[in-house]
Amino acid sequence: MSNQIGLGLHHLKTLNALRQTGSLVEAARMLHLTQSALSHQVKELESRIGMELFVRKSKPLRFTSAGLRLLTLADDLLPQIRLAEQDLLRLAGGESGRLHMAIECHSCFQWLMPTIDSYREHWPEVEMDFASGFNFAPLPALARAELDLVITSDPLLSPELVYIPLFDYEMLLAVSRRHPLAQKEWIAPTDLRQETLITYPVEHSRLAVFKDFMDKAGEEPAATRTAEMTLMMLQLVASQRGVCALPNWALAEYLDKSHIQCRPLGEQGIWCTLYAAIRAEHQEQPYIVDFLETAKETCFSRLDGIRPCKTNEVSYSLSTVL
Amino acid sequence: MSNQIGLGLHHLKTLNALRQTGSLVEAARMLHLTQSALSHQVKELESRIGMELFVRKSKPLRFTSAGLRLLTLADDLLPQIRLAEQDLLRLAGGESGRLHMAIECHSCFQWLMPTIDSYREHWPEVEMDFASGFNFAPLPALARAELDLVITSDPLLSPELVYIPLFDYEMLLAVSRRHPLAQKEWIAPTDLRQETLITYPVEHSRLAVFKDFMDKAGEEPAATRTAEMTLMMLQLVASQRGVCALPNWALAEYLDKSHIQCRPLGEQGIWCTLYAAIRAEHQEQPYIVDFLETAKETCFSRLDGIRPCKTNEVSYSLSTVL
DNA sequence: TGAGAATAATGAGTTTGATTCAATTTGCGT
DNA sequence: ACGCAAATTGAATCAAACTCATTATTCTCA
Repeated sequence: MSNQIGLGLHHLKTLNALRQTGSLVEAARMLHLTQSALSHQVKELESRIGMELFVRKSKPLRFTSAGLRLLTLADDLLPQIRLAEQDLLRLAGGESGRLHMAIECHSCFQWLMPTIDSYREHWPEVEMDFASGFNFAPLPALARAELDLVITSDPLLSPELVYIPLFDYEMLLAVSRRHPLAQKEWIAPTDLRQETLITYPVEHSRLAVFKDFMDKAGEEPAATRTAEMTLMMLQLVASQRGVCALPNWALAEYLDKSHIQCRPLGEQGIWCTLYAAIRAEHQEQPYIVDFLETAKETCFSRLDGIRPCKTNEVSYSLSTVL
Repeated sequence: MSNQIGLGLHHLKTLNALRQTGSLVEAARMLHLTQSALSHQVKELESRIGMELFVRKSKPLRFTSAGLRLLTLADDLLPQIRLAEQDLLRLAGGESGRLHMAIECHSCFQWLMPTIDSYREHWPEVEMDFASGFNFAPLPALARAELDLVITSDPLLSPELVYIPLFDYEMLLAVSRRHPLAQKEWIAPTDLRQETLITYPVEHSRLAVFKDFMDKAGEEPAATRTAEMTLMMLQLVASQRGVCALPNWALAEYLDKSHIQCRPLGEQGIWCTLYAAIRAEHQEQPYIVDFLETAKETCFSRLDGIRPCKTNEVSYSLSTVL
């Protein structure tokens, strides 16, 4: 008779995910559950409350007043719980540690900076450092324990490394607004035959445009040139010096301002996953785990166009079995 | 890997109960769980956090910093959840209703007033009223639906009534500090042979001092006289006009101030349960359920000496089976 | 408007975590 | 050292929450 409703934290998390994603399927993916689970869960909760939590029909998913009430509750509670858990982890498992990281793509600074900022508040003792640039291979360095974390979308499987997926994103081709390709709905590999493709200065085999798009069709762009920074690439694109493939979330903020448009690669689009690579021994380390958690939160709250990823973790043993 | 700790609301509730009661046994009783359950629960949580939550030895149960951190979390979250659930209940199941109540013992005003105050904030539409006094029988009136809630420690089983236990309390004998009985550790039935016993003006068979103490031993006090109010009784006791049996929680606030002392009745003491009687059909009514919830909260936070009760609910069918 | 794809609901079966029960250990007062 | 109450422990049980497989609904685009 007590606790009529029996609200649980998972309910709040579900509602929250539901709001962020706008659909059961996506929310389920974000929570690493099945869509069925959520359906049951919500239904059960609704029956206990005695009214619906959201209107099912209608695409961007509208919440009822009851749903909204629970969402405000979630907004109050979840962050507090997050903080408390962080405090506990710090209290328990050594406050300090080393977190030397490297990113493979400069765009990542966009979310890495805020991530680090909020992380540092909670782990002031963790010694942080980064390296970036295309002139050295970070993953081997990670395996050798010269680094502790590498952000990459191009996993290099190795027994001592584990890849934690952060989010899925789409590779888009950025073209000038006046460029003929801007007219097309989506880009075919042959469309790039006469284009100059601007890329980061790394081997083509590690770039999704090549690996998953051009190479598959046996096509090549007319020319390639490299640039180290996203902004510079976009300047070149805007000046009609070429086209380039970039993550949708990195592009998002430039789309209105600049004279740039973007188009999917292929009819389905090319979707990639961004991973955080860490050494397997670090998998349970509170200060590492919390960094990853913070990173995901930051990304999902600041980046447009990204999606929660299906898989939960990629390690050597796991994926070599597949 | 996500959500390292997996904190749940039941953890917070447990910690909270542990603080209030000071022991696993009592906390378990308060939560209507076994003590074993709590032991497992706490142990599991501690193992996930990686440190102890409280020091086991040491009687008034000391919390570690981790434990304290979680308690502050509990203090933040639990009330918010409570509020949200109230809001939902109101949203869902009609905001209004009738709540006419009666108390059998004037002392209950002590906790009933604050209960009503905080209740009214959340259920402004509920129409409240009370009756009190010894000149009419409230339980039959409740069965006849003239009342909706009766506070009593003396259940009168009837098929349409249900008794929700609020808390357990001890009946104590109040005596003047200069009274000879003040010297005794505890009071025996024979001790009252030459005393004047002051009681509320109801049948003796409904008073625990008689039913569970004197009658059992076949004893009688030298005389009895009645008074309607606790305060008046205590004045009489202080003036050596007699002794009286009152609930420990009702006595608590007068002990220091006045020249009154109190002693257990019998070696084990006499423990009673205070119930809220409602009509069975009202068992699920949100506005009733919430009133009971509010009452319990108020009692446990304001009354000294009371204990959570073992049983969860007493109804006609249930107890006639026993 | 009707076929196909995506999303949601449903039912049965399974898993997992929380709880109980029974037995044992620990701590404390005499 | 003994005895009692409280706490721990392990095995067994139970129920909530989840998955899988299927069906129903809704959306969208020809």
